Amino acid sequence: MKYNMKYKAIPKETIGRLFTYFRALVCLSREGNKTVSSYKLAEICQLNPSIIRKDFSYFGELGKRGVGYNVESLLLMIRSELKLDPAIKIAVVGIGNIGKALLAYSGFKPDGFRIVAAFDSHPKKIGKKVGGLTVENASKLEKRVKTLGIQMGILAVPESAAPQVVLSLAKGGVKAILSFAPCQLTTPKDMNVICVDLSMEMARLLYYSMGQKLHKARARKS
Amino acid sequence: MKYNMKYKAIPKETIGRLFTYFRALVCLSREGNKTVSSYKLAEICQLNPSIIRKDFSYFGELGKRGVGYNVESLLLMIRSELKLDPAIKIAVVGIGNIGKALLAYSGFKPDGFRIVAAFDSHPKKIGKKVGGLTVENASKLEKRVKTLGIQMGILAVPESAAPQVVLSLAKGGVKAILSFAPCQLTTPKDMNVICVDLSMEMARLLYYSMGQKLHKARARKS
DNA sequence: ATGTGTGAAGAGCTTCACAGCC
DNA sequence: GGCTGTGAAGCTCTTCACACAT
Repeated sequence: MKYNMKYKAIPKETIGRLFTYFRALVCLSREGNKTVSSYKLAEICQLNPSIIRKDFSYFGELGKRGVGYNVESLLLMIRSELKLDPAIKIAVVGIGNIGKALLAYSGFKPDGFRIVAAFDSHPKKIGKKVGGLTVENASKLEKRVKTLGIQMGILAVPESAAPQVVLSLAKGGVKAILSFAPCQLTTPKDMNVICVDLSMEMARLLYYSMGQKLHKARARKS
Repeated sequence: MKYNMKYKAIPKETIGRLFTYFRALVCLSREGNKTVSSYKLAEICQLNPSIIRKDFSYFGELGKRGVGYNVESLLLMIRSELKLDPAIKIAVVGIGNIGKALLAYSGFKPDGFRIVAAFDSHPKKIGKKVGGLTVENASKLEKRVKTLGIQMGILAVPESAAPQVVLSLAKGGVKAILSFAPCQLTTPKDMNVICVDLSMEMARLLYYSMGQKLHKARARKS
């Protein structure tokens, strides 16, 4: 056989950086840039230019020598690669502080992800408008999730309410959940749950923003 | 010389996992566990036991052979390593949805990080209690930051207000900022700023909770 | 028997350096 | 000259496997 196909896995670090590139490219596009070089992008993202070229090379020969990369093509590629497609329908359950923050953000930035429904069980919240969506009654969760064809749920409810919500979502056909409730949910099989401990995530960000030179090297007995 | 010291850098991946361990260990401690083996911890964190042992070994010989690791000692070690010390004083500026969510979380979980002051410029918000703190007038930011000895600021204000707040914080002696405002802040020298695009962070979490088997391998022309 | 600590092997990722194209 | 694409080298992190401690 003449054509010898090589299969090459995409490093997960590459996937991680795709998010960073996307953010930078959205800005570049807004500022009217048609093309960008790996050097320019490297400066913005604080990375080495060659890793950017290597990263993009996993997805084809996207650049033009002597010119650079087309900003819009890159955005298109990353959008499809990261499933930033607005076609993926997401519901938020629990319209407390976190729920509201997410809804507000989702409305502003259609680039990232799209929330199409909001639920809460508190009578005072039901019917109210938040971030362009009307809060629906959580008791109708299963039915609404089915009719709307929702694929993912974001849990921002108190711990006590979480198991019930997970069950309703599962019955409604949802296969992935991102939960802000303290972990250890009894997860139905074939349901993919990621638990986020907001305080840990904050601690993580804070740690990196402290710029700890202390952690570069450390003594150890021989 | 008899004692030959070896210096070994701590991988940044190790630091990243420390947050994961911490979260698991807090749970284990609450459930009354005195010790934990690398095997048990590996199961909880979905990791290989040997990497856990290697990770901990960077910080000394913390375990007992045949027994395991002492949960409290590990917590103590990680807490100091990650500067989860409540001594680090943090102020939140901007008491919108994100600000409120952070304050609420900080109050519930003193494990992670400690927010000691909240500021906003809106008259309706000033004086109100949120998550145990009274919202103060943002015009007094510089002075209050100085007197309280605040080391870090979390920006959760609209883009337009951000530059002014950064300036006030800098004048007050703050050296690190975590910003939720859209990036490109004119950062004063020796000020460490991390910009968080909430929608990107969400997209990242969503991506991983989708369980994308698609991304494991990919064809490329030879 | 149980479970740590760690050198050595292995896997994976990044950087270099340069051929090739605009 | 400017810039990409990519083998090869270099580096870092992970896994293995087993000596050693309780």
